[in-house]
Amino acid sequence: MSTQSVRRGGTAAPSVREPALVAIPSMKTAGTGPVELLSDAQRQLLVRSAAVRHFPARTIVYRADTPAESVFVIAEGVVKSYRDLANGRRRIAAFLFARDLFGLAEAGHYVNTAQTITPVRAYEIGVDALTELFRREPDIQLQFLCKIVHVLREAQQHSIIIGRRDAVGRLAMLLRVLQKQALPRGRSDIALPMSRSDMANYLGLSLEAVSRASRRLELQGIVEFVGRHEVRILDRQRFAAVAA
Amino acid sequence: MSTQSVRRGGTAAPSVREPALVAIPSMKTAGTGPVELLSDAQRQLLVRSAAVRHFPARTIVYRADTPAESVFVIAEGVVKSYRDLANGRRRIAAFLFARDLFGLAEAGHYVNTAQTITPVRAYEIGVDALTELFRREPDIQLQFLCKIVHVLREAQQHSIIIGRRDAVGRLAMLLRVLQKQALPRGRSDIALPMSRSDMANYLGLSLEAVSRASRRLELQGIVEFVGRHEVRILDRQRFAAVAA
DNA sequence: CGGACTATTGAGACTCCTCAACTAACGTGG
DNA sequence: CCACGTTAGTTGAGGAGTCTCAATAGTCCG
Repeated sequence: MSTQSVRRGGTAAPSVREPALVAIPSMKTAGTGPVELLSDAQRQLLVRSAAVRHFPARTIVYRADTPAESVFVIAEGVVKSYRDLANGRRRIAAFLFARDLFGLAEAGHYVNTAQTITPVRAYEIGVDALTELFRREPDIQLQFLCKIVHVLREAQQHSIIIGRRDAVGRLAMLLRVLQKQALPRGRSDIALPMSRSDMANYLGLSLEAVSRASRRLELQGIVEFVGRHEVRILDRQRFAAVAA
Repeated sequence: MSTQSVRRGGTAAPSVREPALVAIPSMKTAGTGPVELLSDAQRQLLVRSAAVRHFPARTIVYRADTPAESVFVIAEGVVKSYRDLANGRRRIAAFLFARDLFGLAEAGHYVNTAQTITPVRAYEIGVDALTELFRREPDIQLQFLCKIVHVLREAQQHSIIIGRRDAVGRLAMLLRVLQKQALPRGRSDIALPMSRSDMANYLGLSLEAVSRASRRLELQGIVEFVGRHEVRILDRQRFAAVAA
């Protein structure tokens, strides 16, 4: 994975394993976990309409309310999708990881602002090219539809998180969401690529409340913070209890 | 399950104007309001795969975690989509109105419970038939994709509502959402088909908090409640201010 | 090593939740 | 038509929790 220049796919695709899309499919009944949606052939078709892009950390990919020309599929890295409210608060709608999709528009404009948290490698696909591809390849479109349904479920889960009253419970639920992304590190160690402030904006809490909730989880021996960007779960039992 | 009259479409379609789907499309730039997504020809194709169903008020259409066999498009009436949490609370994910879509599944099972609030007339479409139709008619699939993206935006908006701290502001935002459905009654009168308890479960508030917030809005002369199921906005200026 | 940013900790104010009692509305059956 | 019971909604008082403001400590980067 050492291709760094921005080049058109098609002639020398970096890998047939990208771009990848992951979700829990609507229809299937075999297995309940997330699976890869696209076939090799579908990925190859997508690569032909896509460009590989590299973004440094903290780069704004696009701003809310600007004309939407592309959608993005993350190959590597972490992105936050947020919106600044009238009262000065910032609401993070979602954290996005590898094999996630972002950049869906409304009335031709982006609704959220997308900003990288880590360095990001992503596939950019023009909306016109994608729409055309959807018409030619209904199966690809169906996989995108499944992905978006899955994103919708995550958004509903997010509103359940925000609806909770206790900060500790909310934080635990966020950690559980991040845990699913942290498979490479093992089941007990969870990577926290984002800042405490980002976590607060996602959870609908103040920065201080996140800090205090972290401390409480640690004092109770449920988790252990290793630096600012990693957590280890010590007591799975009680962790599941507070996250329930 | 209370089954009412179930008749096949196709032979005697009630109208070519149904089933209808409304959303703010992703791609278009002309106009920012919601529009009808389907063409007459597309509706006719859908009707062939659909059955018209009638549900009395308070009927459970399907329960969460049961096998998902159909999706529904509302022709008339109001539905709530909710989920009961472990702590005994109930979280309403969305209120659904005419030309809305519901019944999208995950891993072959419904994620929420759907229950009618008023009597409902809806088109039921089997998932297999719909998937097959999507393959044959990519344009229909594209319209469904647009609709689901729009639903996703509404879910994000919902989490913004729940994230607010003040009950009055949350209630005002719900009223604004319902206002968009209340066009037949005019711009100042808003229909409230659901109970206060439903509103509380949607807003993440207690029933009492909704009651008090209603009272406050009324005492301040911003709105006027006409019976239990109707509101009239008296001061648009201040109403917009609290909902902002 | 210095500086700016991020994060932690503490004290008081504010808001909503819980519990409880009361009132109103609705539907049923006599 | 009315009485009744059930459900839905209102109002009040006290407690739990987070937010705000403020100051301190820690971290990252040049």
